[in-house]
Amino acid sequence: MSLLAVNPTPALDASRTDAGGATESAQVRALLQLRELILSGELAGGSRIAELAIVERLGVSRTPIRAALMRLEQEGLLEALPNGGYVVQTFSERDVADAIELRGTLEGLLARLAAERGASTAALARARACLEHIDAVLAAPALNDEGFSAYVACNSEFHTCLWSMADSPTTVRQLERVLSLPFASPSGFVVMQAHSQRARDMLVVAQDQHRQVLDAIEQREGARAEAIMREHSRLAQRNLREVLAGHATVHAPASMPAIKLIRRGGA
Amino acid sequence: MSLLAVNPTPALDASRTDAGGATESAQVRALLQLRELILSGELAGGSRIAELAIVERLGVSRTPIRAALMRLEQEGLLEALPNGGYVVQTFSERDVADAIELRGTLEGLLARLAAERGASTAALARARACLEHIDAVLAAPALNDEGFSAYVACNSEFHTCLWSMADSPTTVRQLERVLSLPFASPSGFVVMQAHSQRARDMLVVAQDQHRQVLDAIEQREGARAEAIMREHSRLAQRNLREVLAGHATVHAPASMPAIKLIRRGGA
DNA sequence: TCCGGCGGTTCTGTATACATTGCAGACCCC
DNA sequence: GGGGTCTGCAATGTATACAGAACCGCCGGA
Repeated sequence: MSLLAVNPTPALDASRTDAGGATESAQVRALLQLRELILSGELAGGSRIAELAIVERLGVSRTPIRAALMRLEQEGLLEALPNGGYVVQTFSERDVADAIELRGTLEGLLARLAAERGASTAALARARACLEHIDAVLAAPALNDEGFSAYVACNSEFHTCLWSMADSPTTVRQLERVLSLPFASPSGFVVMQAHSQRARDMLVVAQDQHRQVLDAIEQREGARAEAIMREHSRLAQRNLREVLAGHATVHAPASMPAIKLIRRGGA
Repeated sequence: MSLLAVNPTPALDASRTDAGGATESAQVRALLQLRELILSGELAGGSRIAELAIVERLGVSRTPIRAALMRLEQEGLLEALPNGGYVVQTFSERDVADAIELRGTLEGLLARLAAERGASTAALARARACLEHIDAVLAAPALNDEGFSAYVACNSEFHTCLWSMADSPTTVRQLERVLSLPFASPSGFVVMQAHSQRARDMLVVAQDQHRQVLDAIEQREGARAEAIMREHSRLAQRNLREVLAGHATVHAPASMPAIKLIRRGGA
């Protein structure tokens, strides 16, 4: 595979009734399956969704499906029609760009708050451990697929660490809302030609930003931390543009979670 | 009355089935009534909410109530318990402060985008009209209650105008999510001793910020526009602190929408 | 006195039947 | 022939019955 896009645990948010592993409630199953159907493009963007159609497709009754549809609407994947029913949302290139910008802004806010309020040494230590893991992964001159997965996992954990440093659950909550859009995730647009040197270089740049933002937080340099996190998100912007403009159509269609929801050339 | 707090149309979001005026669907009625119950403090912060209790209280069946509860959870007023049921969310002073900070950050982002992308002349004209209305209201040396309401309405409209300028529905959507917390609204913490000179002075400051941010947007000065909007939100911060620290407990308990949900002294 | 098992109660989760509303197509009148 | 209305259908909104799970309290035993 020449292109990779990973969005680990896309805001799983089982939240209730589940908490176990295997005994998913019908509602959670419906949610996961529906999201999968949408993200895979099986339910095309713009198409109308009726409850009964989903009922016979998933084999559960309307009640859990209604709940799942409501959640997907709040996630932004569906849009409620004025007189009942939903349509699968589509996203313009700008929408996706805005979502990423939003992510950068909120992560910037969190980084600044962390710097201003001071992060706990425990959180700092955890974050530093993530960085070292990433360093180890990047030690190789080029990355194979498993190295890639490792990067994505560590990257995700680092960002989570960062979020916790500000001790601002309100902000984190909103950020998670933004991330429920499948594009905006910090690891969502790690799309690249996996074995290329250029791919690794981009990760090296990202890792440097990781290091600098952590340093800024430790030094209580709020403005710097904020600026770095904003810029950090623009890596994803660049990747997005590359994917949409370049050879992406050829290589990425299946692996990219929701690329089919992006309407090319649309407003 | 010596203190005023207005939160006009608290994210009404009838969204579906309604659209009329009188023929509210049961779901919408349940949503509005529940929100009212929570915001008025009749359902105390921290107390558990069972569906059946609400059923017999509102006189509609469980289905629309379940929907309403889900929406209130997504709004952040309720928190879902791991094994069913909800509790009324309480907010620490910091939570509220963070919500306002978040509002400022997002409005700052929108203002910057508006400046960078360029706002339509129509939107600019509408915003300017709002400012002139506010000027007219502020012409009086002190405000009576109706002048106050007029200010709140115009202020709200101005902010809405501003949001539309960035042409970024994604961002606006997230902002509206933040505003569903009853504190963060641009007009939410217009709390003051209505007839005092000091009250009017604060509005004068706010109005100056309005004017400057519009100017910045028009001049395509993104950074300036963003900074002003952030600072603008800190007016609300100051009001909040005053309300919580000062004589507010004596004067404001009824009129302030959800002040009872703020746990004083709590972390 | 403390612990553990056990039953009852009460809640949520699910399914389904019923009501109602919006829409489409056809028919009739002008 | 065009427009309006009326009727039938389909899909959502609502109510409720049923099942399963969690919690509480009780009782017996150690």
